[in-house]
Amino acid sequence: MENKKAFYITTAIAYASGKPHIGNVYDPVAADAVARFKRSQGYDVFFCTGTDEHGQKIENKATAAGVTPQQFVDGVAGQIKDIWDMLGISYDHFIRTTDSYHISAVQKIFERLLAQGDIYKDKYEGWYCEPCESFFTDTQAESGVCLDCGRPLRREHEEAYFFKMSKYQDRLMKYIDENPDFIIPDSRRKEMVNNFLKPGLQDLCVSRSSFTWGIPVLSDPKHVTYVWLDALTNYITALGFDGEQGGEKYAKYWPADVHIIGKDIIRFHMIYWPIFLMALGEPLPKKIFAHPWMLSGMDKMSKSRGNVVYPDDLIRHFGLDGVRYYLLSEMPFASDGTITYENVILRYNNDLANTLGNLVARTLSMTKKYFGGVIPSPEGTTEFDEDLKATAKAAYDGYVNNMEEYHLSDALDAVFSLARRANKYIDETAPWALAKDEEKRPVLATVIYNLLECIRILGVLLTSAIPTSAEKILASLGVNDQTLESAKEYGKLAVGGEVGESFVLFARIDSQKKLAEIEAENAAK
RNA sequence: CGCGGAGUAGAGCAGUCCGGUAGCUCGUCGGGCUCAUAACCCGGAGGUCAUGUGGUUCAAAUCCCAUCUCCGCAACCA
Repeated sequence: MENKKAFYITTAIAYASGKPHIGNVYDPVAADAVARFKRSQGYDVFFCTGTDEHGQKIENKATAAGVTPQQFVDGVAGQIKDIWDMLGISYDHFIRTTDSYHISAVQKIFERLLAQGDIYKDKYEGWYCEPCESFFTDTQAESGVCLDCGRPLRREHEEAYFFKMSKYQDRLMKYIDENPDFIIPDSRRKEMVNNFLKPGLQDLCVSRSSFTWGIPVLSDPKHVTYVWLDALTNYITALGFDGEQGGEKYAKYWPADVHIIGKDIIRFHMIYWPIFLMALGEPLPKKIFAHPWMLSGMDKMSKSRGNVVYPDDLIRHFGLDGVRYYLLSEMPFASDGTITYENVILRYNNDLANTLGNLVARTLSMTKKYFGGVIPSPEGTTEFDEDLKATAKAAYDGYVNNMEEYHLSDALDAVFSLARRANKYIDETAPWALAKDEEKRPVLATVIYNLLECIRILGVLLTSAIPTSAEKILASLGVNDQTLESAKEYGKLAVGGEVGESFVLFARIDSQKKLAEIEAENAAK
């Protein structure tokens, strides 16, 4: 048997402090599309996602809710997992930083780094809010008051462990120079290099003693491991790295092919994470894709602005694939995307209902009407065939090339260009006119065959973005092969097979009615 | 002068690396078709490609320079 090439892809783990909004969900959806794409290419994909469950904020929220931190994160992690499932995220492993294997691995890692002198004890100084028990940095504390409660801050310090970042700085610089594609988009790399690496790295605080909800430091239990050493290591502990070594899975999948993250946590992935790995003597990830944010209207989504859009609400209104399609098609590669209900409806109606769904419906309907639902043998030709085939080829190439570069919306657009071309082909060839002339029957057969074949290719190319609908399309054609390879070659659809009845893939949405419905719902909240 | 990115039709974007008819989607106006989900197809209008009567060139959205505007980053909230 062939030995399939491994592909390890991760999302950032979601902070389990509350229910994720639509902006938080681009990360897993984008990663899922890539994971499905790589699977369709025949890779042995391991797709990991999960939750980050420690820290002061969670401890405070749990206290406020009158539950233990563990109870609190159990609830939120469940919620996050439910939403991931609702979105069809095809993860292979869901890691929680409260999982016991993760905890013990992090503890071992901490001790190792301490023993080899990369971690040392010092004082952490910052602006402290007594009631909230929280530290703030100079930039955060500019106003002089606590960001949570608004009370005045005072200068405070506590004992803490630090990681010697400077020790690895040159090695990291060299790695980044030698691997310019390590982080995409490129502008992000420059930001990090110029703002952090060139001026010289400061050491990173890796423990805290002002709160307790974290992974205890074995040799000094009044300290808990502080965020990044805990959170980032999930990428290897999820594969079974126990702090000393990994098992079979680790050997197979590490280093990661890509970490999909939001642009807000680039620094941690491009600087701290590689340095931790260097200190552990483990290989560095191959690529980091830092995607932009999905904004609500023109603003960042936040509860105080009252513009938060939740994925489960969206799914209820627009379906799973409607939401996935919107996120993937509307987010540019390097600049922020926006989401409004109006735009979701526009994209849904224009692309999914009118262009794609209607194409499928009219093609199946004609197959039924003119050929009794049997895939006809293409025995004639029209002057439009070659252009249609060329478009199918271009759609395939455009899809694959853009997906490889993580240009997800461009990849989708390339696919839809085939759907648009196929709709045009119907008008050009006017099958209803051909059907009136018995002599034209071979030509009619060709037209219908070509349309069905285009739909098949569309079905295959859409499995990564809108898997449920893609499957419906392929099922209606009686096609099982979803490999990318099967869409590369035109004409693979077998003649003589039976196709299903015409159906509505995406029902058109009445914009006015839907918006009113949503407004009423939000008012009732 | 902190660093980086961006400014292209009413909106959202591609094209810029490798100079040579300004392109896509949506919207809008007009027409066509009837297989189809009031869907689909065609055509029109709409852009001095931020500014500079800048530079290089036979030729600049594309390369160089200056200016203006917007956005991101500038160290431990994830």
